[in-house]
Amino acid sequence: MRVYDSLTRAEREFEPLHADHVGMYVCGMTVQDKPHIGHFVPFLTADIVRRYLEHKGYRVVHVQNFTDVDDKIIERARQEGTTPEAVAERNIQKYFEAARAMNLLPATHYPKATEHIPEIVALIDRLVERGHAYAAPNGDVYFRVRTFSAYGKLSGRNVDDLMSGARIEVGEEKEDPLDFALWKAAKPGEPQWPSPWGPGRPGWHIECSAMSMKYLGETFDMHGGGRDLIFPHHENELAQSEAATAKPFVRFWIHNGLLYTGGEKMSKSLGNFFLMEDLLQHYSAEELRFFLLSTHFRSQAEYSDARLEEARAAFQRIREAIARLQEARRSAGENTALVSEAGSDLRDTATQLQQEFFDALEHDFNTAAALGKVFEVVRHANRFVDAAPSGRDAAVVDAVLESFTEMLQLLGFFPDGLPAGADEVPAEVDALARKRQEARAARDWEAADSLRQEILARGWVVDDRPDGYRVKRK
RNA sequence: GGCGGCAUAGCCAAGUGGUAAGGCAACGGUUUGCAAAACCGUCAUCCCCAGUUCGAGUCUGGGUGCCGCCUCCA
Repeated sequence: MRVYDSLTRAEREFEPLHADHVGMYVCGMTVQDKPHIGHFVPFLTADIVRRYLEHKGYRVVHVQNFTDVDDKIIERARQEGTTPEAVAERNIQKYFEAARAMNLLPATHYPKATEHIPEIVALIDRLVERGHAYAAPNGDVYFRVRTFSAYGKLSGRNVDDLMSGARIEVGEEKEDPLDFALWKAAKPGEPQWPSPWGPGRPGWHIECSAMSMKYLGETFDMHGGGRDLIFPHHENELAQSEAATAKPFVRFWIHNGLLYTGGEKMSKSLGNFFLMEDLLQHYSAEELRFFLLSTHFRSQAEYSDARLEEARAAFQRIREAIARLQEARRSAGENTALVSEAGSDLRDTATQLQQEFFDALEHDFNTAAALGKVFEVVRHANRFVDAAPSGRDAAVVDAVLESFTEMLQLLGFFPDGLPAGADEVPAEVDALARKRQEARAARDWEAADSLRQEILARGWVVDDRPDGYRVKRK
């Protein structure tokens, strides 16, 4: 299994640190607001990594945090006249609603910053003891960047270049402009916790170090998040972690490309984001998942309605192929022994393509390539169904359906199994369809067409077929 | 200015030095009372220049054009 690591800027063979499990930490949301689709790129990436690792037999300890105290949450609470806790809790619930809808596997742990203050304080204390951090007179504690000689190795910067952009905010008492806050002294009316340096709250970066090390150990396998977190967040996280432990922090840094829209990065500050709860009104979780997986996670993808419509059309092709196979299966009966030449060809091709599907995921979780293989199976299956519509090759059809199930479920589609071929048609609609069929038999096209309109008005579509008709959901 | 990324058909997009996956659209066909849907088929030599190599979309150097990070951001 080959995995690209942002730190070394190369891919290499993945071997877990521990024989019995893989440790994976994903930077979660700062819960100042509801989740948008951009947030779900790293979460979905982690979901795929998780599923693939489990498919390979690994146990994954999957940690995804919530940053539930920071300037923006405090500000939001102030505007709304509520508490930061209430803002955070509300948005955490929104996250879980969207995550469930999207069929994301639940993480092993969802640590919150506010519930890990002792661990955070202990880690800061360790840094102070080692001389990597210092308390300023105002009660802030800063990381002394120049004591960590490897600073900049993740984002590819050197401290001297950074100097030009670095600045000291009003009220900060840093020794060096590059230093960053580990602990922020309490301000009136803000959430605060006691510490050896006085009351205050954690800085942004330190929580991820404290919490990841708590649940995964001082060195762990994979750390994920958006590319935009590389600097300063992950650079700082790495620095303070390795400064504290003198051990390598993360073995594989997995950064996803950002989602764009209208040619611009989708972001909170630009206000051009699409909320998950809104998108889920218009598109199915499957369609959204398909859209996100049809681009490699490290590339930047462009979100637009047109892209989503394409995803819908493409995914529909897969659903249709499955439905056709299911129909073929029903007509094939129980004669599983008979296998035609076309059937055995299909079976061989499907087996081969499924192997190529796994190979694609084996190579840096290439879901886009993997989906390409699914479509190749679709085409071969369709050809087969076209060529042999009579009841034959039940065993082959079963095998291909099983193959679709394995591939699609590994990508997180159809958690409850493949969709049943035929929808439950309401008696009323069924009666209309029957009447229409009678009208057609009587060559009364006008009546047939108006009945079709009535059925359509009830949300169903009739397809005429050589052997009759089929009613399906619009 | 510093650091990094990207450039593949009308659009999206994969590509691990060995002769360009897949999807959408379009077009042709099958099917149909008409239609829709569906299915099948057709559809590129990879931004430019030079180099390395038996062989380059893939590697190297030089251009050009986009984009990101350097401030909160998934």
